[in-house]
Amino acid sequence: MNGQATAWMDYHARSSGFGPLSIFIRKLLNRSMLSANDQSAIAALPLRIQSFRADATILREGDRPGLCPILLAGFVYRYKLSAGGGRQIVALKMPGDALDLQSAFLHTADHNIRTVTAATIAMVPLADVEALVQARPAIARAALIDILLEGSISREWLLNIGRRTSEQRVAHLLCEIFYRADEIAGLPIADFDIPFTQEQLADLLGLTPVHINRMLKSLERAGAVERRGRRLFIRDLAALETISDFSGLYLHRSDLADNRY
Amino acid sequence: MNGQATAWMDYHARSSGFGPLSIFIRKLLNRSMLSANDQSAIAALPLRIQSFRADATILREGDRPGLCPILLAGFVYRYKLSAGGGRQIVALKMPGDALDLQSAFLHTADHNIRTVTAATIAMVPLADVEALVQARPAIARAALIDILLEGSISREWLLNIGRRTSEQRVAHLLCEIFYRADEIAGLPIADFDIPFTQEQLADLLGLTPVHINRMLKSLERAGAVERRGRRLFIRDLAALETISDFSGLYLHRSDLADNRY
DNA sequence: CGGCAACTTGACGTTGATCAAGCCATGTGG
DNA sequence: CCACATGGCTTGATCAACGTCAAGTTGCCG
Repeated sequence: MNGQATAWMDYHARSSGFGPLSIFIRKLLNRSMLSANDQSAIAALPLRIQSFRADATILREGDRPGLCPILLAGFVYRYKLSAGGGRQIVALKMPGDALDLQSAFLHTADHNIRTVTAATIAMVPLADVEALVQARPAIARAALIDILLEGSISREWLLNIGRRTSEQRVAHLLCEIFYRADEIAGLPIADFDIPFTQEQLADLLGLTPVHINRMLKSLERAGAVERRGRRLFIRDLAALETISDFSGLYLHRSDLADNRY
Repeated sequence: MNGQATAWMDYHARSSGFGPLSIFIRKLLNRSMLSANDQSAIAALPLRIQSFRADATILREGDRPGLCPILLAGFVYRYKLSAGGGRQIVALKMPGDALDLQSAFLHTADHNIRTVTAATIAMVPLADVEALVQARPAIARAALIDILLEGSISREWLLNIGRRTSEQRVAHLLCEIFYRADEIAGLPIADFDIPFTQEQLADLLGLTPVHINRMLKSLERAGAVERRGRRLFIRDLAALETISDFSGLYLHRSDLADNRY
């Protein structure tokens, strides 16, 4: 397990101002306008901070949760299992993401959520979240944008898994991870350490660990990535983008501007 | 092209009561409570009815649409292209579905939308949709549930494409298509004609047309499916479910009850 | 009846899975 | 600080699943 939190992952935990949920608020502000009052209202949500170890289960398929977990630090993923025991990771969540905005509306969880690394999570009662979004349309809008963005990423993953070669898939995923992490942490790319084991990369991409290993080797030969010890770094982002046919459109980064104007 | 509309697809066009958007309202009612006033408000939306031929483009990646299309009859899909020209269908939409609830919030379309069959679509100005959901929280909630459900289906597709064998994939897709169509049409399964060419099935599943052909033959040998002429019918749904490890949980059909109670 | 698109089938090639063995990094307890 | 245990990484050999190419055939509509 690669579960130790590397430096960049805690980057944002430092810069606060609205208490533990600061990072969540900042993430929403990336794509939505929120008034000072809206921000305070979020910060005032009742919550319980909970720590998880690496490889811990947060939500199980079939659960009917009463709490809305918000990820403050660490990495977490959604996954599903097939009958044969195959595991597919269907979404990746980073610090600042709400992990289950869905259960207020679709009551039964349709997937599992698990930690990659050690993680800190704020648990907010669903009822309070519901009251908040009812009282404050701007927050409801921001949450919806978050949901829509996750949908867009799912679609890109379908293209990635369905139609790209394994080397392209790996390269594409690395690009996405970098750009998404960059949005919250803005760390120099040379220090950016991809926090996944090869087995997890395999589950993210619908491949086998063995094959991931070979593709990483191939990407390293191409000078696109570098492996030091057990760690994986991006060495040439442009090369990764070329290899994988990456276009950042699906991350809707331009909507930052749009929603603020 | 298999683009002719078969009998069952127009099934619901008949039973109206709220004008052209009746089918949309009925679909929302499947998983949400809407008052008589809410329903009338939807029915009163200004709209332009537009007809499309099979294989027509409705929305292109990069567009910034000002209209919200609602599918009244026919089939439509979302798709993305990879650099190599590979096409991946990332979602399938059936009569009664809103095709683009997203553009009010993420302004640039991140995928294309195209008709499978001839289709009838109601075009509603985005501004009117926005005003409606702002004025009527119950409608906003119903739309959100629709968006979340599409997300759940995407996740199941990721599992399907990433971790199941090609025969399972085909069987799984056929199950999903049947259950979703059943929700709007409720036609006897023996008459239920799957409205896709083998090439389209291939794009839906990240496979090649040739391989789809072989898998259909295999499913036919197993008695799960029947082909008459160029048409495809489900003969043994239970067999398809067994083969594909299908569980309907992700379609959240139980939330019908939950949201009405 | 002619033309076209969709379907079918076979031969062959490639990608990525599977199986298996060994290696290396990291953390732990003596 | 070293010995060892453990989990993750690496590598090779083999194989099955699926893709590719190509040449028909069939159903369908004008």
